[in-house]
Amino acid sequence: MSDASAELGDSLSDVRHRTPTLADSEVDYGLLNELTGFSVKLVWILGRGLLALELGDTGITPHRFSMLEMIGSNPGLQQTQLAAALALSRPATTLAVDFWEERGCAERRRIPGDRRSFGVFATAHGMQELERLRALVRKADRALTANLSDTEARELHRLLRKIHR
Amino acid sequence: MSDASAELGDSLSDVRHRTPTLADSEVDYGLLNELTGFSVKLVWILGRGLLALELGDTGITPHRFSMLEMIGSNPGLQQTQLAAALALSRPATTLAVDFWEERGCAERRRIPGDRRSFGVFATAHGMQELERLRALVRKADRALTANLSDTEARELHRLLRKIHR
DNA sequence: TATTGTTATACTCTATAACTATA
DNA sequence: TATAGTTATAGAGTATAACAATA
Repeated sequence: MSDASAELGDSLSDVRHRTPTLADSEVDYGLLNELTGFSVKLVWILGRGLLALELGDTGITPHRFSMLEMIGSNPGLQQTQLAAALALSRPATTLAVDFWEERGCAERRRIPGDRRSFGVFATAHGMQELERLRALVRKADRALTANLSDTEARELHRLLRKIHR
Repeated sequence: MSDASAELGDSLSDVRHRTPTLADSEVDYGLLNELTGFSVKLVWILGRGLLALELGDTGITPHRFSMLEMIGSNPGLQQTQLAAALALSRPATTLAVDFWEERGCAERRRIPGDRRSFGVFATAHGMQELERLRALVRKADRALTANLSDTEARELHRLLRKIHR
């Protein structure tokens, strides 16, 4: 196990154990073994676990982090735009914005000229919190590719982006 | 759009549209743009969508397919072992086996010598159904990597496996 | 009549705990 | 007392539909 993941200690082993490994198992995964999509799923589960480990039991989920990151990186976006960017329904977006507003990290501001909608902004405290979380998220992301060389990790990211962009 | 995905017609565009593309969007994804884990998530969503498209509105989910594949590839496995292999709780496993048993694709057989547990087997009909589904699943998996060359697709799979195995 | 956002509601998925039957 | 499986229940997350305010 490499440095980045070793930092996480035993908990990482726990996460890795909870993921079907396909390797040293006595069962035959059949076609699943040959599917890129199945590997994507396993890596996604692993990544989510590693990130959850970093974020701890704070109520801050990977998904909620994404919301704060979008708010921080796009000051004044309307909720409808946030919903579209994160492929969420508007009710789900309302709840996610509520979460950060309740914690003093985001605020809704009236948009002059259209009293139906709000712009969503990060507060100063929200930006601090975002910086703190970014460090954790980067760490979890490095742990995810800890088995790979730097070149391999970059190539992986390139190939994934080629699929989804 | 390449051949494999073009076969899926408009529905694929729908799936791709429901995925945040990161590319031709006016919003700034900030750190998310740099995270392998975020790309993994997007590709996972895309793959699940492509597969759901192939499986149609039959109640057969990617997850349930995995269960039938495991049953078909490992005749006689106990439910506890199925649960471990797919990282499921035992109640969730019970329901998934129920699903296939109700459709005549799987059956529980008493294990001589331990009347607490069952071996789970695919029926002849279940194996037929599995073959039919495998073709659909392969097709969806090819569509997922349709933007990649064969070499790139193989490299992607290799790198993903290096992470999770 | 359409749009933004919220609230109400329901559905899916999953897990934990309690229960039955074996061992 | 422990284990395999099932049932009961609850929680998280999501979506659709209905609603209020505004355009």
